[in-house]
Amino acid sequence: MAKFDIMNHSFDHHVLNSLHDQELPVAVPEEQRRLVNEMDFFSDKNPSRDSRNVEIKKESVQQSELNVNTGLNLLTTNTTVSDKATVDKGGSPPGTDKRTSNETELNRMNSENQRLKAMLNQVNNKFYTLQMHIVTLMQQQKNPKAESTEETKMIDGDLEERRRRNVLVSRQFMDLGQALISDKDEPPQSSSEGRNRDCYESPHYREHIPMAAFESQNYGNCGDHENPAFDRRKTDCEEREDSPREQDFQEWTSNKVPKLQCSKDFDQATTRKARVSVRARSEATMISDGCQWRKYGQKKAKGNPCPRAYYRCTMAVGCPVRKQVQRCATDQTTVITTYEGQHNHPLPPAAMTMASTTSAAASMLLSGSMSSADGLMNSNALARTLLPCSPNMATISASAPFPTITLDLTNSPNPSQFQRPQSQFHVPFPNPPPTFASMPQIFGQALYNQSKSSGLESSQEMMRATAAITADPNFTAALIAAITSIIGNVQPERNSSNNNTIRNHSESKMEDSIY
DNA sequence: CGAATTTGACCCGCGC
DNA sequence: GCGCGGGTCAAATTCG
Repeated sequence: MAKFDIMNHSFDHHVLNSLHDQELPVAVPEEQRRLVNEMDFFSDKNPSRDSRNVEIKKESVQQSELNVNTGLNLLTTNTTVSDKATVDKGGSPPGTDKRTSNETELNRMNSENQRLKAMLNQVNNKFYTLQMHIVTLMQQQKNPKAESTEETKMIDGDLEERRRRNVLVSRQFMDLGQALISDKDEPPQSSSEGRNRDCYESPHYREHIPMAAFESQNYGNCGDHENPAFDRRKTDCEEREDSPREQDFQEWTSNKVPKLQCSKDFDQATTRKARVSVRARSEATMISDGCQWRKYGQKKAKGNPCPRAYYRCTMAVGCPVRKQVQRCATDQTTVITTYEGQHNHPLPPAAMTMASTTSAAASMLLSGSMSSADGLMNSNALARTLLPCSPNMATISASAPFPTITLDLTNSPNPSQFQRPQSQFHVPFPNPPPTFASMPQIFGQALYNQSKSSGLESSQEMMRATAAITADPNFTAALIAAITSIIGNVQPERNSSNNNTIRNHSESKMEDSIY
């Protein structure tokens, strides 16, 4: 039952309580958990009484509840001082004997008090451990393949064993989409890809990479060998082992990357599956996102007079992140930047903001689109949940091989948006909940424009606020939870009368999501 | 002179 | 099978 709560992503006190049920010796009702958790022994309902009496009374109640609900047969009886005095009336002579008796009783109460305190401490310790367990599970959800070092330090022995069992169960849910894809296409790994994965498994990187990056990798690391480039590279590696190109590629992917422990399950190349496309108005050739990029190619794409530039991240050797920058064909003041992959290195704050958000978007997209046969439908709900930003718009093309989410950061509705192919997924968003309102407003120039137009004096403020939100490990988890819950309920919206349209998978190409 | 960019060539997937 | 288009490579060129 607790596990089902976890699997339903009800990461609230119900889950904690459920886990309480799991870990505590016996089930403890809600009221008592509150008692235990809050340790409300000193309620001020009877302020006139002296504190010692109140404490004893409370402990008596507590003891009674513990006896009833835990089945523990503690040494003390369910009596108070006054009760005991009533009992004493019968046989004890007045005077010193009675005082001695009371003192003995007080001593006994005190010792019992200590024992109860110890017990409560123990229960609270367990509660704390379970809380950490929950956090661990949530992190496992983000990165089920990689066990964090802190976690390993924190939990040992028996709890470790129980945790593994829980993780196994929760992974069944968390990896839903992943499993679907993995079952579908899991070609043999090339050696170079395996080496590339090393950097992700590095404890060092795990300590520094933004949470969202790993989280995204979890959802995107399943069998992404559909990328033609990677396919081609793999073929190259297999077919001409000694060619200069192969050597260069191996150098790029392995020699310069620190060799660390490798997990076969972890495919870094697969992180390039999802794409996050950002539309923003900018005079510059490309928007500033805090990362360092090196241009490695330029191509004129069909249907657009403006050439498309290809960049790869140069902040770390072997970083798989690439981006394409192209001006919109119909509105050349709009720059379309498409990100692909996850950084495998620490990022500066500005870049981390971008990376976290794109990672979150990518992971949402993948987890949403892959966890059901009707990925497009899910993505529709996903888009509404992920980017309910007004007046911005988000477009999702969840089609294979590159599901792409497009964040439209152009302030005013761009006429070109309405000239997209009719089959394009196009989701206009209502007014956002305040929590998510700032999320897409983080991208360089676009952010600046947004902050100006929305009256915000400092884009730095917004950047910081967004960073705070996106850097919060709970942020992505909350998004996943919300989206997952919606995905379960979403109904197909085919041929709806507004801008929501569906396109055939075979018709979908990357340019559709860009233009 | 090293790093970054440019640009033509090449490879591959996909549609016809 | 062929052609087209996207993506990448790498030699040549430019820049700091």
